[in-house]
Amino acid sequence: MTTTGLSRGEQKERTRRAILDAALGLSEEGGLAALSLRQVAKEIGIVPTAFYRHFASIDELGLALVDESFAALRAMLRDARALPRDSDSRSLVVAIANQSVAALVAHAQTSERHLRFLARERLAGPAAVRDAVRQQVQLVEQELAADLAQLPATRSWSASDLAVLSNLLVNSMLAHVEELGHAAGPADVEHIATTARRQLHMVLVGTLRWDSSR
Amino acid sequence: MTTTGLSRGEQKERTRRAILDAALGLSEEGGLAALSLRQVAKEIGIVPTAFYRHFASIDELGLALVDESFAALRAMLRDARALPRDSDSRSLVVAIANQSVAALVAHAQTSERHLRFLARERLAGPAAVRDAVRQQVQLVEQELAADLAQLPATRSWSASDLAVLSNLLVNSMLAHVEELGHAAGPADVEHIATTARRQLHMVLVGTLRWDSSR
DNA sequence: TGTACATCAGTGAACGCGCGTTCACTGATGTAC
DNA sequence: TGTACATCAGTGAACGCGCGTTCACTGATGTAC
Repeated sequence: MTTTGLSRGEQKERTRRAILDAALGLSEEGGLAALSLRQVAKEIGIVPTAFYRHFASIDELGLALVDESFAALRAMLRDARALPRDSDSRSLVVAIANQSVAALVAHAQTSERHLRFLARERLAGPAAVRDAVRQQVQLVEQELAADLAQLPATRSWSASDLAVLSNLLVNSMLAHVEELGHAAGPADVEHIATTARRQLHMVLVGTLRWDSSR
Repeated sequence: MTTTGLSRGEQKERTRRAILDAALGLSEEGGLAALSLRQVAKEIGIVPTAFYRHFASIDELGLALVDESFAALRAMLRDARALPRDSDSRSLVVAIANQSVAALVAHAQTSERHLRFLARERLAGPAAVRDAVRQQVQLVEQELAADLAQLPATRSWSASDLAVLSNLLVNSMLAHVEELGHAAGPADVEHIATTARRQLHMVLVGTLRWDSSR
């Protein structure tokens, strides 16, 4: 144990963060299910047994990452919702699409690994983590559906159609985050953002003309 | 080695199939990256070393599964494309959506594990497998874009907008396959199919009104 | 302020286990004559 | 058809390695007086 200027609590928190960050990075190659406690320990320079001072198991670490990741996702959605009321865009829908993609790109820079964690572990995670992600994604979809219900264009929509559109948007959003994660440089990011924007324009302009009563 | 009525070649092929099937099933829990050669061998009742008579490594097995899975995906798309020309549906777009979802449900029954394998390993697979899946998905998207370009409604669309819509459709399709994989029973399958159909109606009816020139 | 004691994050040895991979082998299937 | 030999899918022992987990420990930080 080395001497630092930090209090015991501060040092413990610092190690906990290092574990979470290392797990987030290392799980990008093969997923959380293929991650070992010893890899994490080696990465951050602690002895494997020290891991147990912070988490009871890899699964518990995974659930902590699920919590953090959904905080990031919700922060992104909060920004996406924050429409400039004095928007000079040609229509409300276009303004929504632009604002949403702006939030996506901004949060992809700070929370990219967390958001990709969700997309990945939803499909490939250990059962406990996978189920937690699925449950939380469902909640996020419900929240988004409630947002969509506020739009004038969805006045006559059924609840199930709102859910269907919300599901489409959440899935697409996570897919775009994944693409941003493989971006080669700033120019590539801009290209992906442009594509995402155009796709969202397309879907929203199209679907918001949708008549839920058929 | 037991005596069977099979020729050497037939028996070898049978073991190879058993390895592929076992890998497909076992990789559902945690992904291919968390799968071990010994698990596969134990599952099908051969000794671990016998694996090497069929594949040089787990990665090579993974690439074989990628090939099989894309054959399944392409077969599904072929059926989705096979529109009944004398359709009595209210519009061409609705007929397309219905036919596509019918193909999805039909192939989800026979190829469910292969299709879910693609969705999962595209995000969480070992690097070699992940890259192979991504490359093939891109090709499938291009093929679908070429299909979409045949529709009267896309006559004025740009190539990039066709690609954007194609990307949306492929992502959504894989998401629906994933949901079908967790269906509880026949009633649940029907519910998911209904949702998928409605979503596809929504998107196609909406976007095919889209004016690519803005 | 100084001292004596408690706390507890991180250490290091040790364990049994499953891993991928090597190697020489066995014996049923296949083939040449 | 029968015999002698070749092929090769599957066997089983062995290896060194990384795994999760246990346990008693160390020594800096924190606290009571």
